[in-house]
Amino acid sequence: MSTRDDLVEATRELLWERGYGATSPRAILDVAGAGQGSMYHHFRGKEALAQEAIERNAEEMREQITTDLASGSSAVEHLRAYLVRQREVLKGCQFGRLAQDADVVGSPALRGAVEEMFGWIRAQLAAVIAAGVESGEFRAGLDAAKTAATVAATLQGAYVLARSAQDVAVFDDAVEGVLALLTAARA
Amino acid sequence: MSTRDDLVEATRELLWERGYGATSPRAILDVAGAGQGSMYHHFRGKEALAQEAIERNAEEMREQITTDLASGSSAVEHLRAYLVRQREVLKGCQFGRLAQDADVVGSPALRGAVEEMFGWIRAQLAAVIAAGVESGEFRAGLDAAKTAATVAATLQGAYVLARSAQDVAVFDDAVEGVLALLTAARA
DNA sequence: GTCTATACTTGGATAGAC
DNA sequence: GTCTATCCAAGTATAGAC
Repeated sequence: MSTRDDLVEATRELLWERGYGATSPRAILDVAGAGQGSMYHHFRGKEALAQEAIERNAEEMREQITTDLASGSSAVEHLRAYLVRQREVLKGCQFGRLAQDADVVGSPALRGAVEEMFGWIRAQLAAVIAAGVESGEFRAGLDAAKTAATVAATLQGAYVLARSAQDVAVFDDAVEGVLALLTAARA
Repeated sequence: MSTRDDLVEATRELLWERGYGATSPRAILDVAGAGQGSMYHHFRGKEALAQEAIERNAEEMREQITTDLASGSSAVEHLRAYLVRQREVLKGCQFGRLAQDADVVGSPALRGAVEEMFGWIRAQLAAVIAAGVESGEFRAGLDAAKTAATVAATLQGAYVLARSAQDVAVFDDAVEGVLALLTAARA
């Protein structure tokens, strides 16, 4: 691994743990085991480095979600596979955490990356739900886009509630609750 | 208003806008129009001041939610009143934002206040839902605690999604989606 | 009680040697 | 390319005058 890669990996780790605003270049350099100058040689500054770290997170997440949503043999099963997949619940969602960070929202580049990720997720979920309506699994009136937003939101909110309680049980409750509601919405 | 009150109000404002970690004593003093010494005269430091600001937020929110959930004449209407109430969506939830802040989670006092608030909210929602099951409005199998967690989570996640997109439409979609699912879960 | 002054640390970035 | 040294601003807290 190059020093450049070390910097990106260290940043990914710290972004998840501390967020963007609270992650200092010094901390990144410490974790990466690099000296002061390296970061500014490879990147313009903290923001550019974070942008690349976020992009790498996005790639991994897109792969993971694509796999999740292909699992099982019905719309509800696809959604269940996505929702109950093993997660580091108490660390929160890599992207949801960033969306709450004022410094991220204040940076068009960083906020754009987060927005794109969530937009993509909602589109994937909407496609699964629309297919379920199409196939007659869900009742005809179900709005795919809104339901997709609800599923994505429940997951994000479940992280928030679990983090505040430092207890994964709340996360599981919220996820099981929305799955029960989806199951009840079948035709 | 006393200087002490000014400090608490300034802190409430900044906590909402910037979070806890990113809110400096200097910024608080500027907003409150107070000098350096005042804050340390009235409070031990930033954490103690934040604790009082959060407690004041909690009082207001408890009142608001109590009112919301008493509105309308069925469980779904109570929940709808809570969910669609006018909000400053793009600023996020005062408590949800804090739950994502690493410095808050690292402070037992602050995290405890946030946890208590969310616990209270889930209990209120669960009571409304349980009454709906009891009255026969919802189908018998509906789990009140889990569904309450889902409703609370959807709201929190809706804030996250809307903030990342800087667009309230996503918030509305998620909220309408969960209301549609709840409506479909009636007996 | 409130103010100014100050101390020490950290954040973010640059300069310049090797 | 990577390092050490350094700069300036801000964060957090304290001291002491009024």
